[in-house]
Amino acid sequence: MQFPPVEEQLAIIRRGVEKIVPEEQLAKKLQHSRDTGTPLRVKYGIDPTGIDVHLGHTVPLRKMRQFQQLGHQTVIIIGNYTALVGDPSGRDETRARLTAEQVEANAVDYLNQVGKVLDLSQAEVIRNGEWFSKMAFAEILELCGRVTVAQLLTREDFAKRYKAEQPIYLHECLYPVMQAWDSVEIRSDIELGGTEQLYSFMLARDLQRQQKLPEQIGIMSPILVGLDGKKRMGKSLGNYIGISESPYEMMKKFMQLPDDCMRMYYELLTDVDIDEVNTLLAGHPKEAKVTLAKSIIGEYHDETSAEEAAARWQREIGGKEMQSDISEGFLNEDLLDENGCMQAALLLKELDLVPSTSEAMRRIKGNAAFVIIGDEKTRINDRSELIRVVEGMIVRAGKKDLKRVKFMD
RNA sequence: GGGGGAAUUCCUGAGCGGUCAAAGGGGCCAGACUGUAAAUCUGGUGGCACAGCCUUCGCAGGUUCGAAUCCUGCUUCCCCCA
Repeated sequence: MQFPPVEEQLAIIRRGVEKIVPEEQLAKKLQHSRDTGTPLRVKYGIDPTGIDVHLGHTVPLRKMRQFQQLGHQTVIIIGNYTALVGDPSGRDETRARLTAEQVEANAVDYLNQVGKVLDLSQAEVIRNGEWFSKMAFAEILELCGRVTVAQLLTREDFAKRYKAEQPIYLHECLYPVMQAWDSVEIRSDIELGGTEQLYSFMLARDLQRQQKLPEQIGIMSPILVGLDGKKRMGKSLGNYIGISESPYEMMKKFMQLPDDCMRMYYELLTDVDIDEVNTLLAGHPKEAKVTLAKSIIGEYHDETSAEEAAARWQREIGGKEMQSDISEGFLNEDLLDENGCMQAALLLKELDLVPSTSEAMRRIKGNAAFVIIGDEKTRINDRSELIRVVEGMIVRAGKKDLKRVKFMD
């Protein structure tokens, strides 16, 4: 196996990485690997808790792919056993317990999604139940005997909780130990993850050393912020772009991204050359955003659909044209009075444009509600206004909330 | 095991027995402006058959003409001591 020169590899590896510990050993590892023609074993672990893979997850996954492209061996750990514990990182609720079947189904589902980023045929996929399920209590104790509470408390989230007098459960303490042990089992050279993984990564080094194995190097990516531009991208926060979403959906979301986040997105989610990124960011922010969106959409779909999505966005949202994908709102014709009319507030609610009539009234009061027939746009001024309802007319309850009326059969 | 404290509408956090659908802040929503960015300004933020009515203040009872506010029991959580 012939690897590229170390410097060349480093340049690729360092991109969009926040921290490498210990930094100086990385070059040595790469050099050794190159000299001996041995690929490095690069580990990335996840818990199969039912994940809808979004761009935040792709940050380490893309890094994995880069390692693959450099000729190294990627190892994906499916934490089917760790899933039973639940990662304490920033969690304020205990995860619901999953059955073994659910975990397995999740794992399969997850791998399908990961396949869009990584070449799975070139990766090892290992479930950590393989070793943990066989571990005897005595061995577990032995393992725990190597970690001190003081060490655990160096972990930032535990430290914070401890200081804030928040509870830290014993089983949560085991989580990093298990994760670290995975590294021993698979003899990892490098582990990828977010910055919040620092403690586990270091613990893995301790354990590896104690097992007389080479110590892994932790490569940590920054946390990708979500569409709100502040918090980390996550499903529960509703600020994410899923990699399975349609090109147009992605496009719409990308354009909502705050300008400040573009550099980060470029760096972490694309391969666009940094110099070029600088040029783009120096230009009109909107153009830079469109380019960014196209680049990423192209990765998960294809360039043509990315172009189409961008063009459509420009036409329908950036421009003045009416949106073409207004979804249908089904209406029960029986609700109309003898003149085919209906109270405005009720109409909005029945079309599912708003969750309640109260909300409908708020929108109307806030000048957000319109009825559109053909090119004619009429504002609804009062909640009790009687609207003559015709099939095919468009009802609007806000910029993003439009429905085309369709009667139910 | 003992002692102390807390549970309020999405979060935080006020809340004299009546004038409390419940202050303030955050978040969020809508409108103006715009590049569906940011900033700013305005309005809103339980539900409904909406000038009125109904359901909310951990749970269950009780005292009162009247309770988020008082009493009893329960549940949960936190802290301290051992």
